[in-house]
Amino acid sequence: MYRTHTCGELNLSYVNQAVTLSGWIQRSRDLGGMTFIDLRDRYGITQLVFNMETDAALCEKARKMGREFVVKVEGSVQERSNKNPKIPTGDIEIIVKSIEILNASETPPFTIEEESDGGDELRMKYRYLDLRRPPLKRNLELRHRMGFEVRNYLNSQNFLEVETPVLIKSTPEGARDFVVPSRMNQGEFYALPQSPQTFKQLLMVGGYDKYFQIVKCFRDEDLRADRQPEFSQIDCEMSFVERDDILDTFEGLAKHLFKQVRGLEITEPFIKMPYSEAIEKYGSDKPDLRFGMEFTEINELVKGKDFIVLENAEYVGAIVAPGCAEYTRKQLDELTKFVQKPQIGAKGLIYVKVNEDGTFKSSVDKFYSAEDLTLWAEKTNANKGDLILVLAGDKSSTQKALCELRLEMGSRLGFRDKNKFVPLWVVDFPLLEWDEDTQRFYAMHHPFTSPHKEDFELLTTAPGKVRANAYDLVINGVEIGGGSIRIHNEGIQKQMFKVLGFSDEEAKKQFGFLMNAFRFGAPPHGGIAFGFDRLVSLFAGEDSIRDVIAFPKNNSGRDVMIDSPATIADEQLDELGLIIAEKKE
RNA sequence: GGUCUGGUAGUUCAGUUUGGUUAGAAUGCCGCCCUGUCACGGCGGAGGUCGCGGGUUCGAGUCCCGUCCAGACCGCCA
Repeated sequence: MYRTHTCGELNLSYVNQAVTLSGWIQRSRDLGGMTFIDLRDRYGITQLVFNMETDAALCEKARKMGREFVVKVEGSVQERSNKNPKIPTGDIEIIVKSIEILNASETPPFTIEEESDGGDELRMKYRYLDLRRPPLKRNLELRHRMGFEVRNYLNSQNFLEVETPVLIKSTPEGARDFVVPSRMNQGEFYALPQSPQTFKQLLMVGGYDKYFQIVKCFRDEDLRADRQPEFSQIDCEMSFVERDDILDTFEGLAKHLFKQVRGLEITEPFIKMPYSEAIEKYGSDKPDLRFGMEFTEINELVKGKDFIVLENAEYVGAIVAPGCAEYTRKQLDELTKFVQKPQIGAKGLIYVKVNEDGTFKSSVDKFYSAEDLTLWAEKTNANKGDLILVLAGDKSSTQKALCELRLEMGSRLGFRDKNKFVPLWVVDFPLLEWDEDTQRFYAMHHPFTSPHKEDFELLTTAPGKVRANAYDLVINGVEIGGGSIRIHNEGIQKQMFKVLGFSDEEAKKQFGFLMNAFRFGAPPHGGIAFGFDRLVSLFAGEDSIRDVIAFPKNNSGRDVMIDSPATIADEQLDELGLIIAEKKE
């Protein structure tokens, strides 16, 4: 028998019991006359003690064992004379009678402790060692518990978990597909699903009115801290529902998770904010509402004063940084540099300090009098001691830049507390986006999203103005989930494809199976999908979803541990009928 | 596809701005000492293709060009 107990459970109530433990050697402390070893497993750490006086040979044997050796020990539990209050097993230790090496270990390339000395790349290469560390263990345990509670809640609401295929068909819209060549059908390819979208709609046609699945999805796009090529979604769909039925159901899921996993009781309903309002107030469709600092448009206050920059600007927007009037020249220069970064792209930053004595100090004193600036302060609700920050330019890019500046100030002022959660629904997204390059509309969500009922007419006359019956769940500025009421009417779906520039033939080829299904009594339906990795990383307080995935890929989509992707043998290529083109010089 | 940051002992970093003797620190590793440690402590030791290639120079970790790798972001992500 390898063990009678784990390394995390023994305490004073076990004193004098004979126990067998197995685990990894975390560290040993050789004091000359005696030796202590910390033995670690998934459950905790237990101290082993060896004494030269009692058994010199055994003590010498224990000293030869290095970090990460896997050992089995037999011994008895005794109360410590010096207790360690930092660990749950700190009151006891094991007087070891025998120790057996189950497997030796090379010296690990980094320390396997709460705070490792290893860098990201190294820890990725030896991910199995990194997984032994408490932070990753906690994250994977959290992920498990969240998946469990998702299933718990949805099961209680009568949802049925149904698996959908992974080898499916490529579609031209949206993200790039990962593609799998078919051996039996040479020259043809499967695609891995970007989401089970069409299948869950077919399940609705199949009569399974409440479906969910925690499912891997795949997108062949460039990676980010919050984007992996394969990721997990909580994918859901319901029949005979309107928008608010879905929002209520999944607001319930979110609240259930907050309560069960974080112990947070959220009683008030989530804010519902139209897309247009989110853009006007925060310059983003996923605003972080942990703090205010809403935008104020001050176009009409700045004109007619011969300040060309503002005179010619389509949009002049301001935010108020509370208590920042004391900012130094250096700090303001930093902020200016920040907004001028190419990724943000503002030309410059205008500031107005609202001093405690009621005077103003601004970067535009030449053009605006104290009376002018008083109006600015009134309009933006700036108080004494505050700092007004103003960006100007064309509307949409200025809003974007102001959004970045707002988030930066929020961080600097400590408003973005990882233990505070402010969820909201962003609703009424535009149905379509115009693309200048290809001169056509694209579905903002996907081509099966239903337009707002009252905007049906506009679909033929002004497609760009049509609002979608679509919604996102945003928590702390992170897009956690999104969904829509779907089109269940063949006519409207055809109209939609037409607006998107699909010919009848193309639509039939790509989505004929769905259109066919809709002819046989498709119920009204809609759904939502949550980014499970993002949700877990949000709950874990991690910045990257890599930290909540057991075996993630790096920035270039590589798994540096197994070294994938990799070339395949010529025989495999032959079987698949594939020839690799010579690389262009 | 683009922008930025980084690459120096096993590991994490300093040194690069201003080129110049033997490239440092911490930690890990090895050896010796130590009977109540728990980040044990003390003494000693080993350990370097300064990512790679080219260039400038009497001389390059340091300057220039190219390239590879990693990370963050923009584009992209219905």
